[in-house]
Amino acid sequence: MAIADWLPTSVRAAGIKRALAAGQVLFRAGNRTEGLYQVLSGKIHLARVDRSGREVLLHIAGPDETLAEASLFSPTYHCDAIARSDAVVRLYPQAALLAEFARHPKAAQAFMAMLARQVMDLRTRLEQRNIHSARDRIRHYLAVNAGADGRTVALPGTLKDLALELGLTHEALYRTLADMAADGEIERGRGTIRLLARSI
Amino acid sequence: MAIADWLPTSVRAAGIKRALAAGQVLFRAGNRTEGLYQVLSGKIHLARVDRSGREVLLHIAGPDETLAEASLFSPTYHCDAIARSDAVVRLYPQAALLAEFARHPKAAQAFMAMLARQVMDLRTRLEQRNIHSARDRIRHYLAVNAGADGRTVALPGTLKDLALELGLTHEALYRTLADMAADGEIERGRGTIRLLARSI
DNA sequence: CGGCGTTTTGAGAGAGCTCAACATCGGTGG
DNA sequence: CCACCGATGTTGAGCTCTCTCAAAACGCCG
Repeated sequence: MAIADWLPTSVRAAGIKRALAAGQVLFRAGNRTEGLYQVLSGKIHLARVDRSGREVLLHIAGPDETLAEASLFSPTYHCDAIARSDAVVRLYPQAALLAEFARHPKAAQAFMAMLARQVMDLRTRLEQRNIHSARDRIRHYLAVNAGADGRTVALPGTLKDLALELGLTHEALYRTLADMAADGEIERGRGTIRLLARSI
Repeated sequence: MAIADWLPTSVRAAGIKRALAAGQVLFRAGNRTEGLYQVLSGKIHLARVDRSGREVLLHIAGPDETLAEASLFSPTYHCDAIARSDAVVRLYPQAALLAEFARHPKAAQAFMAMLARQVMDLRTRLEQRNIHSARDRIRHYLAVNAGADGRTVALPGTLKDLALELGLTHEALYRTLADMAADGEIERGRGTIRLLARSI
């Protein structure tokens, strides 16, 4: 899913790095599209401003994510992008990408594959949010993200980050994890969780 | 986002219709990929079976949705697809699609654009689920889905369907909508909701 | 008219959120 | 080497909000 996986080096070299201060605007809805951005560090808020002037948050893009994919195929951006912390992004010009796709179907396919995978992942995460119980939601996450052995899950970041991804408060996550460990359902190592017994 | 928007008629004609009875398996993880499916009617569950034999739901695909997009670029399916009601699907063979993409960059771009739009929509819906208050979640939905005038929202289906999409029980949705109408924040017509005042 | 699904309202309980305090760990500088 | 500091991790208690279960009104269609 990393950008290096599908972007040919020729295009990657054409990327333009840009540093943003917290609060700085990357683009506004209606601006002419320049291309695809990749977030290198920091957080970029994608938002729309509604009639009453309130900001409606659409997405928060973090390191390694791309943003404005859809804008690649549109003449203007459809939302605002604002740095919510100091951030660094890289711009891949629209023309270079589209030309690359037209010339090399393999590149196009790789891009499609990445988008398709993102769609799957997002749908899975959305499905997860339909689970109300904290415990079951964690179970779902562990089952979906289990490694090759089907029992060990590597945690990508801190538990706080995980709580955010799961849509739980970090307190609820800590508590439930502790309960599950006490019940012998999981075993916690540093950076990993191992599923032990089947429950129910 | 409908399939007709990006699929050339030549390929669309090559689609193979298939009827499924409730409970019938469309494909299993590990099967060789045949192509991209479009759901015409009914509901298809995409799920994975975890180590302890429990089914982990990844997504429920309804009418007009496509499924197994990522499998287009993979030799085997990575999850099970099972009809959870009587259903009809249409299969677009992998080879035909990929050949079309290689031959006509425009078709490939249209497909990418559709995927990119789906990614955006899904990210927006995921962001919405981070809002805990029912009222604020509804506000977010209304703001995001407001029509051209920025104040009128057309409801796609029943309120029950909307409740499902919002991740609320239908009771909670009804109640909150009634409260918002009583407070003069919205006005309800049949099939539409109109935003009235700005609130706090 | 009768049946089915949607819409609506009621009451109660439970689960996670909020606020709060504290422990722990890793890095930083005196 | 140790004190300090910030962020992460952990536990406690209370409360609000939504979910759950229940029942009834409404609208649509045969």
